Amino acid sequence: MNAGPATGRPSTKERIVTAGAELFRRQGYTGTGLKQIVAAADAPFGSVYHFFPGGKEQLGAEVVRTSGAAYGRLFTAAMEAAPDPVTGVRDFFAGAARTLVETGYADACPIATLALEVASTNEPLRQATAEVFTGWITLGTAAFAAAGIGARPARELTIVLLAALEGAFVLARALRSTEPLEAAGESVAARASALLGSPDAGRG
Amino acid sequence: MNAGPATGRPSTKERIVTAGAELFRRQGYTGTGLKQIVAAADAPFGSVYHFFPGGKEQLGAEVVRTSGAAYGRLFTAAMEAAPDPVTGVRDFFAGAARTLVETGYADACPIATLALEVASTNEPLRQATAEVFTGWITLGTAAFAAAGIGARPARELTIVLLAALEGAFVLARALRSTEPLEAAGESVAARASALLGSPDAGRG
DNA sequence: GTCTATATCTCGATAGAC
DNA sequence: GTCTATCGAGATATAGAC
Repeated sequence: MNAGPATGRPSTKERIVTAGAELFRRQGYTGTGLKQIVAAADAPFGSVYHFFPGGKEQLGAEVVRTSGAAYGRLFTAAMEAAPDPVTGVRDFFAGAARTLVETGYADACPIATLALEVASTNEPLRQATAEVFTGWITLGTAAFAAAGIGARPARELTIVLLAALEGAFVLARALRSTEPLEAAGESVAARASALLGSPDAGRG
Repeated sequence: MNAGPATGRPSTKERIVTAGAELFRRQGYTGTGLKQIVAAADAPFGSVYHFFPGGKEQLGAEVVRTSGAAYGRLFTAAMEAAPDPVTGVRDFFAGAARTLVETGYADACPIATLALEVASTNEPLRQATAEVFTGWITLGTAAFAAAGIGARPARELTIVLLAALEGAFVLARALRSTEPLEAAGESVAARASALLGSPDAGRG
């Protein structure tokens, strides 16, 4: 029932979700054990099944939803802080690159590794990742539409943005280089600029 | 020593690598057991350690290299079969979408799931994936350069292509939709077309 | 509710018969 | 070189004391 106080140590459940999110993101779902999660969360093993009777799968679903929503807010914040959508896109990719370098190329997309692992093996978790991606598409489409791009090209631009970002993360983590993020970010910014600069294309 | 005859049943080693490639691609590296691999390959368990003394990690590295090279040849073949690079890009994305649907959204990139899993957890395998991606970048850069695009924009276009493809795979498998591949493919084709259509941009 | 101990299973890896 | 049996470790999950 306790949603956690505004200050002080987070609740046991919150610590488990946070630790799970970090470990799933870096090591994947099957590559992370529940024992490792409770150790990182400084929580007793039984707490996992107390808060998540559905076990690892239920914890995974909650982690996907929680970190997916947080990452969506990060995108929205970047777009709202920027003077225009093109700058917003550039800032978002630049911020992602900065985080990647600062974490030793560990922290990229919070759910991508898990998403690929479960896509063909765990239907409930696959659905959780699909809901997060769908939410991001809705979010981005709304942001670009608010900037004057038509609904259909705004959706297509968002999907291209997400694909370029996710793929750049794959390449960047493997190559240990930010070059893919820079190239992908420029590519998406250019496309956004074209859609904003030519209202006819933006309506197409 | 036996490299395998031109016809007949593939060698035990070949069957293990093939089965490993399919399972790692669909379920990931940590999510696939050696016992599952030898069962799929119809091989005895001990054969894994006979052919791969380094165990699972050595098998993983060989799978990454083998399937990475095969996928590179697939890209080259698509580009060579097409009348121009823009058509080649469209055909390649369309073929990827077709394969994805035919396999129930299982077979996308042969190494992406493993690449994300090992990027922060297994340095030898991370290097193997990096070598494959580097090889693909070299391959694509050469193909676009041969079509008349300058070396630097050809490299950037290749990286954008790979990022868009990999990210579209992530979204497509999670959403069970080919929309991301279509949007990403069109986006990359448009960029390739722009670089080919304006030699000045192509030289920049 | 919190936490410990344990049951059951599967993992990667090895030893050794044939 | 092929194949089986088994090892110890670690996985998820559960039972039950406190």
